[in-house]
Amino acid sequence: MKDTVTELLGAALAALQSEGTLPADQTFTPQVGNTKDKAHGDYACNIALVAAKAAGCPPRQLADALVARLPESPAVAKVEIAGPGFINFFMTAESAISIASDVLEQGPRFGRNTHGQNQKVQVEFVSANPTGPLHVGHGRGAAIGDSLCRLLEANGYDVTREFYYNDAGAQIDNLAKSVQARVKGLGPDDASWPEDGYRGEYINDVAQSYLKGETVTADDREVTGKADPDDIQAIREFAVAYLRREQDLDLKAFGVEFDVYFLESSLYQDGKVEATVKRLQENGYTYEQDGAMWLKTTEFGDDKDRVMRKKDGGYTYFLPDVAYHLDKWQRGFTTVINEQGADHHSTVTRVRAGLQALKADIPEGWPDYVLHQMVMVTRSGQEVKISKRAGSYVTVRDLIDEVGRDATRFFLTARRVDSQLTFDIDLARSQTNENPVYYIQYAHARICSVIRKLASEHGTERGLNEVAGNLALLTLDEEKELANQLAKYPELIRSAADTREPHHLTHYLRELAGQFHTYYNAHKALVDDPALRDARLTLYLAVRQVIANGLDLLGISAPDEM
RNA sequence: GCGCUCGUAGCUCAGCUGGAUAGAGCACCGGCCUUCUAAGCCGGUGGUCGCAGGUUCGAGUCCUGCCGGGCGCGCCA
Repeated sequence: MKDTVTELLGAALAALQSEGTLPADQTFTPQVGNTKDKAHGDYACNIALVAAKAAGCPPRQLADALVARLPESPAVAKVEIAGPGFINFFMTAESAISIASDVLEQGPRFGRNTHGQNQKVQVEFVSANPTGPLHVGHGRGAAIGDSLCRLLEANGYDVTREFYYNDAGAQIDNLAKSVQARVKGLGPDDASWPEDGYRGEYINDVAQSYLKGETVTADDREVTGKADPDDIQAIREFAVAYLRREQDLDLKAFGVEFDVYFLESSLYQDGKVEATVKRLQENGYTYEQDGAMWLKTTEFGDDKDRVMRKKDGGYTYFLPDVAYHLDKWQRGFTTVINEQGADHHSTVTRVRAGLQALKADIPEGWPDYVLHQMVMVTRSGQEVKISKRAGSYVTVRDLIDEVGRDATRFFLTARRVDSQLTFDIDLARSQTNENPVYYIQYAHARICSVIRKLASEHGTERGLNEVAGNLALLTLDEEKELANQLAKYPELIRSAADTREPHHLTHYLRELAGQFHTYYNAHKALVDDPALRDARLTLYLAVRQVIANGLDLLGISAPDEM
């Protein structure tokens, strides 16, 4: 519908250009927007304000000229010029409502497009180290990252979900020592407990499982507990596998699955770390100082140079990071999005600098980053910090157990990524109109209920994607507004993916559900006139389909009854 | 101190990349269930968009400087 308006305006602009009113050597692309106010029609365009200077006449005069040259269209009921020179389009109810049958014909595909042309995109997210259960911050990353992937898929991209984890660094040594201490019967408050050891109760679970000789499977690897308290290598491998399995169970319960698990250790095994060092040296961006090897990241916008090889000969995390990203590039991902917590934002400049120093024809500013801000959890107005499971933080599992997967995912996606998020457990748990998740799901369930009622009391079976009735009878304001809202969905899918802002989806669905509830309460669908009844149900079913499609992109269920 | 980021109604937040009179939800006040699910609907109260400048036809949105919150500033990840 909006495209129709854009085409009409394009034709009018071309006419003015050939007449000489507008310069022919410039291109004018009309921006057609949705109106906030019904008095301004259904769609509005500001092209007359933008192009007034080029035309050398006042905006309203240009608007007049444009309107006079708009081709006739059966979809347009009225065109008005308003304010400083806006052109407002009033569409016919009949043309607006036709979106309902489009929705039902396309079903689950409605809103999807092929814009991505099957281009490969990799999204790396969560990437928690296997040193403990996933916390709320990881949950936010999982919810945002996965919805982003679903959005990109809906736009025709070939998406790879990737999880990178550090199984090689100092933190893993620390994990192994902590588990070993537990294996030997020590607790966090004992004098010989490792310094900075992990104190959570889950460490003891790992230790007990190791002692019992249990077998855990993670990332296609099977590790059996050796029960030997002195074999630190065996403990390390077991602990990593155990915690990876726990994380995977949590992610699965959260509706998130990955295509690739990438191990930091594999970069060493495959010689990619050494190859990266060599390449950086050959390119002349390294130097020795204070017994360490540094990379001149300042040549690429960093505020100081960074150590890449420590005095003790080991590499800092930064170097395998660069090697890892080179590998991503070599795998053919021209678009890579890294979803991380904003507390890691200092790595952005560093990794990009390291990649530039490789001289591998990687574009500046590659890869993309989506950084989410911190999450605070509250209950009864008080901040919650302690979890039985992990000790010092609230876990994803705690939230799923307590508030459920749907509400957790919704709340963690509903805010802009760059604003801090307060997760209110009481609100997320509440089964009232305060809770937007249930509000949206309820709209879906209500529609399903009416369809069931149609069958049980009117004896008419209605397929969920069946277009029926006379849509021309749908002339109410509520019906036209619902249709307009449905028509916005495809462009929302496009823009939310382009800007990497999945939160728009939650707001859209809240609004759609609200409009539906209003309509539902004001006008019955199951009226005596079958032509009107079936037409209204066509609109109902279109709303149901879009809610289902939208919730699916958020990884949230669309229940038939509640 | 430096860097990134946020600041919009009492609370939690949107604001379509610069457009028309700044919007929702919750909370608060008042209405609606012999009628398709009241997990719902209708009406009302509520604002110096942190402050001060600047850019232009037009700024919550862009630029600069302050103020306040968060994060970062390791040979940790």
